Amino acid sequence: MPELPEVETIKNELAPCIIGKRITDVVLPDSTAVKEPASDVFIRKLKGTTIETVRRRGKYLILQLSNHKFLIIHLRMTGALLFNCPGERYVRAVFHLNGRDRLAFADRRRLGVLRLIDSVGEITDKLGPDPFARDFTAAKFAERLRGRKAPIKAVLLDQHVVAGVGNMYADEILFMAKIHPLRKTNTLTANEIKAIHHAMLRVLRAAIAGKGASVDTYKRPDGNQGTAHTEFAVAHRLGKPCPGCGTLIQRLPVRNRGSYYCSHCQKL
DNA sequence: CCCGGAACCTGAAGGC
DNA sequence: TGCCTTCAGGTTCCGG
Repeated sequence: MPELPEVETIKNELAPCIIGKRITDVVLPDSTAVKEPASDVFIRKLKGTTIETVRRRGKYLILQLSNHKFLIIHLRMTGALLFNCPGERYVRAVFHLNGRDRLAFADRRRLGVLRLIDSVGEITDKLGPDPFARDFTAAKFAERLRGRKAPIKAVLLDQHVVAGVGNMYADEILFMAKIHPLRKTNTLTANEIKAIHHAMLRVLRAAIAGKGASVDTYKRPDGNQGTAHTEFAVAHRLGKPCPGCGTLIQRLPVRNRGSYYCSHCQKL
């Protein structure tokens, strides 16, 4: 499931393949992948434009085009962007570049979204800060948590608070910070918030170094998997020993999301 | 505004 | 073997 480290990896590996290239054709085997504008307009406005920059904000991928529009891609659960990978499955959209290269948007569960918009603010204004933003300090993080009564796990998943953390990295972050996922956010001490902030940056950085976690359908643009999941302490490790103390990892639902944790290292 | 729950989606996995 | 149910989780919507 693409979260910040996966989208960052896709951005890094895709950029050298597509920047400066012209979109010579767009094919939509599943036009419902396009949220806006209408799919025929989407195709018409994309054709002939050149991709100028590729950026990431939270879990969104942002392609800036020569016609001053932005192609926004959200991969949601099972989306992947495959560059010149023969034999892809579940393809919902194909972008032909320079009449030679093929960028395919594959998405088994069909929850991903493509949109073509005039201003990135339409997407980014609603998001909380990116964890790697220069001014995203522990103090700023604490400010954004203030007044929240929900479990910290649920708040970490709220993209209005911080943009980019998803279910599996939230579990890893809380394990590293030794905080129980159901802990009420407004009972966290300043030091505990600092620990979560610090863990967030460490966990996400390590996952980017591992080129993302292939726990489900995540693939890099060349079709290869990432390795970040091999470093997981708790996420998707139900019944396996905690790397810190050996206690068997448990799982409990938080807002209907599976949450993996160590009941010894993360006390409520 | 904040919170929690349901809905969207479909292949995989497990039960019988 | 095969049908059926449940699960996965990022985002959005809705009711309280």
